[in-house]
Amino acid sequence: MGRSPCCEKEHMNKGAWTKEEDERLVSYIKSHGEGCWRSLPRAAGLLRCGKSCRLRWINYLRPDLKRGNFTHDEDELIIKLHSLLGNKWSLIAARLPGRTDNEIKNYWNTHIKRKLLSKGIDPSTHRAINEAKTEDQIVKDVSFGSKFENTEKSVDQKQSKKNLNGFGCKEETVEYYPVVVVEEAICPDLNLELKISPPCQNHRERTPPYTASRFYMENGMECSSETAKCQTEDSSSISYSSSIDVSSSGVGYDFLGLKTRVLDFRSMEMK
DNA sequence: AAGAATCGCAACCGCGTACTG
DNA sequence: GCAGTACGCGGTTGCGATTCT
Repeated sequence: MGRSPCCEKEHMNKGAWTKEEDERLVSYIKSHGEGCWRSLPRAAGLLRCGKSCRLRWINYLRPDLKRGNFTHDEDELIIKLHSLLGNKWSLIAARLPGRTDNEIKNYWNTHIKRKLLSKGIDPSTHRAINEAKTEDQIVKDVSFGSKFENTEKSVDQKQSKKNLNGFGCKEETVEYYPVVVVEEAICPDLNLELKISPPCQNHRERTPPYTASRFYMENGMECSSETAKCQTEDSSSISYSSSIDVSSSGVGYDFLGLKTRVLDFRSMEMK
């Protein structure tokens, strides 16, 4: 299927944004909100394509962006999330309040990759570089620092926990995909083997498309099928927000050093 | 001081996918 | 079910800033 260009390329500005363009975009979005990116440039009086406006807003102009250097905790978190998710920058960014996927991607490529390589870790596989690789080898011997191995938690670590518990994400309805179970995960060294299972019996009663996604993890605790399987509560009453189940039970898993047992992955792809 | 090399990041491009009629 | 459209994502590029020689 042919695809038309996202916008008329002629008579469009390209390259770096000027201050005036920024002001126009910010002012338009403040008064009208984010809407149809295709029609926004014309409405806002900008000679840019909608894509360009969207990118500029998301990556640079959004008021909730956290500028400045990444903290050590953010580094650790990015590395661990990358080990689980790969180059799913948007998913990783969703766990780092105030950071954009583009920012994290750039940071990964310019800093973290190098850092891991200097430690003898392959940044793409998170395995030791000289480690013999086999198809079915389970990753379990790459640690991302001793910090999380201590039973005494540092202030930073506590802060990190806090950040992830809340996720810093807005409440929102999310898509529900078949359950993804991480089995045999042993934190602080994460087992990166992901197992994908079809929706469990209880959930089969829901008609697709499902309306949430779940990612079960454990920390050396039994993550039995009982745990991982769909809970028996009425599906209509389940909150599929980012705060799901984090504090509702005394049984919490310490994923990434965080007291949580469930993460919802908004668009875990089943490729 | 100046040119070359490298770095860092904003922005672009193309593709996949959801949505709509 | 299909085609067209719009959006979002990840990979890549371009270029100014910084460091090195």
